[in-house]
Amino acid sequence: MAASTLAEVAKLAGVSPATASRVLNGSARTPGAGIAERVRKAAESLGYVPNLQAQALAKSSTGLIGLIVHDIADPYFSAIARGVQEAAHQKRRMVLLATTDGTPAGEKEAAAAFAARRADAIVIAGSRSHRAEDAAANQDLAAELERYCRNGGRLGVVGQGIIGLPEIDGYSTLPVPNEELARQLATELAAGHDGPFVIAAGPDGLATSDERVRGFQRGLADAGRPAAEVLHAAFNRDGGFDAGSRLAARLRAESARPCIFAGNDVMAIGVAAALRGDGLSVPEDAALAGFDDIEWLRDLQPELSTVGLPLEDIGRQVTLGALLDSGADPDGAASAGISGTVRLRRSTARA
Amino acid sequence: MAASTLAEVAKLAGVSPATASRVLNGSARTPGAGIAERVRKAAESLGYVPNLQAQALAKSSTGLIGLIVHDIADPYFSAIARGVQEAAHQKRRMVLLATTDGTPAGEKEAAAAFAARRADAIVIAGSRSHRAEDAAANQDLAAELERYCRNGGRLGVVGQGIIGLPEIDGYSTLPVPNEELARQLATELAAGHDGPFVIAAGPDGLATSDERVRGFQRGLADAGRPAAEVLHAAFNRDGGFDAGSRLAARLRAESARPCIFAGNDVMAIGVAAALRGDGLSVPEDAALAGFDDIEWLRDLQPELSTVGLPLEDIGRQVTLGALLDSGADPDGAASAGISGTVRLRRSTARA
DNA sequence: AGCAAATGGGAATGCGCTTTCCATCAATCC
DNA sequence: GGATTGATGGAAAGCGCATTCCCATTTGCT
Repeated sequence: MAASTLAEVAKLAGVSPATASRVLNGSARTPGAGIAERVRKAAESLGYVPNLQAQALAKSSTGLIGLIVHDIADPYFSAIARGVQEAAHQKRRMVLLATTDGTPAGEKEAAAAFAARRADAIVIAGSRSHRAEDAAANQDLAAELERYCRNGGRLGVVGQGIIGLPEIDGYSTLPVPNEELARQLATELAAGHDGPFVIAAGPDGLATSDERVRGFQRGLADAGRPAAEVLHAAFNRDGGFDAGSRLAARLRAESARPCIFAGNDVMAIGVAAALRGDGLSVPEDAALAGFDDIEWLRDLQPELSTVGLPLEDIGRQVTLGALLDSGADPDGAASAGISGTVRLRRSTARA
Repeated sequence: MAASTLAEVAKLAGVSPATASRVLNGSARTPGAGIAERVRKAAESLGYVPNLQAQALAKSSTGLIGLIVHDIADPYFSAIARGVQEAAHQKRRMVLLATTDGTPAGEKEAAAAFAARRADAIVIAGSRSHRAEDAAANQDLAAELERYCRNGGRLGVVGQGIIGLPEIDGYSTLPVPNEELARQLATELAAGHDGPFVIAAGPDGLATSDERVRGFQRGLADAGRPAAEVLHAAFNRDGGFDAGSRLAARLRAESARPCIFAGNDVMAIGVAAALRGDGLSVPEDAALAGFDDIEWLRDLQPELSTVGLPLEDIGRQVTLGALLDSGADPDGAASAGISGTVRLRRSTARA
């Protein structure tokens, strides 16, 4: 009942396994037309399906790309995943998925699993964490990845590099200018908003969030504005809701109309929901901006001011970059780096 | 530079590969404590990472689950993917991802790739297509999957069964009561809406869409209402926008306030955007309902009336179901089947 | 015609691991 | 005390395939 093998096909066609292999899978040498036809026919009649596992073992290249994300249902990650998938398909590879809930320990586990499967490349899309409690796991992760790269694996990371991982062959990072973009956002917002600024950020130590906060504060400083108060919460919708709730209570007490910068779009959604739940509305009672410009959130009302990031492209580029022949430095292709765009919409319109 | 092998570990530990295998990978037989310790130490010092490909080849079980979706960035699919991923993790498997853009041809290709990799199970989440132009591809798909199952593969499908695939060992379907839920939705909407109904559906022949349309119409009929006009468009946000645009033109001409049922939530988003672009608003100028209750869209304004589907659970159950030991019928676990809930919100409030 | 060079196919080896099947040795029994 | 278990480690045979040699033909040339 098991699938038929190359050997069976060869026998049926009356040739050697070597020949069968040569005709069925693209080899440098192509057997004669007559033989090829016989083999193909035999394969067809047996319903032969080549065993890629065995192929991989024989030629030590699996055609697998491991993708590590925090949560595949988060639109930020699923957009990147789409890009990765596209690039993988283009390069005739399959993508292997792992989710980590954002813990370095989970990333380490996933990396180990990918290494064990001898994935040709690993792509990591989640944010780094500088939190003290993650230090040990970060070290494990770095060690695991270093070994992976030393063994010939290729690694592409979105945004910041892996903490503690030295520059090593096969390891590449796709920088995302979070800080600079957040600075630009702050600059533009400062020009149109007189009140105070508040930041609904992710956990302290989450690199992506930290970068955005830092950039935003710098933008405010450049504009001669006082630093924004920073509220820390989970880096997702619920975290935003949480921060929004805390904020709402104060908003009704204070008179100033603040401008809230949420660390990412889904947090912004949460903030908006919390405010609305408290009878406050955007942009009347508070201006609100996010980050990422998530596709599904563009139809939200009021339209969310945010920073557009080419997420799909990020996924594509980091994958292609990782797959690049180890040879020359990655100045090939249109790897002009990632850039984003500040998009001011109604959620930060003047009251 | 290549990764070290079991044989190397064995040699370093001064034991046979067999023994090394037994201690490093869970075997029925466990070597003595002293030996085990030596082997473990050797593995550690060599940075040994077992080659799962080779393992898979040797014991003919890959620990892989293939997941086929239309588009991983679509929140409907990414929610299901999360469930699949969870179940896979729980069962110590990894998930292999493939996207198809909704064509049976793409699904066939993906299924073939998974079969070639000898995935333990394949999970298909996309909708079937009954379109005439897809008939040939459907047949190919069914043939591919039938062969896969015959060779011992396991297959789980969300919603409708694969067209042309006979009941066969290893093949299971997780029914989703689209029709019944759509009927309920229509019933409830009919009770609160006096005007005409319009359906913004997916392409004619797309099973999921067809089921929902059919159920909705039946609900209307049961309530003694005339059948709704059906507008066909792509089964995504842009399709909704398209349908919405066509509708908007007429709305301003006609006087009646219609209730629009979009085939899924993202289509509903598109419809809403189109209407808004034409200066029409929901629910004042038209009531609007969707289907799926996508998590990210719950914070939309006005809140969308829809049918809640436990997407993550669907992913989990179909995966677990597919993985089930071929033995007894799946009456184990809490596989009580999938059910949904009609959730009326402000988008269909009385004008 | 005679030889070198290409060409086309097969035998054999190995990829890294699991898993019988043996051989060994100590513990146990009558 | 010798025979019988039972446990334990090793040898070897695959798992399904790619690939390197190697040999027998052809082909091309002088």
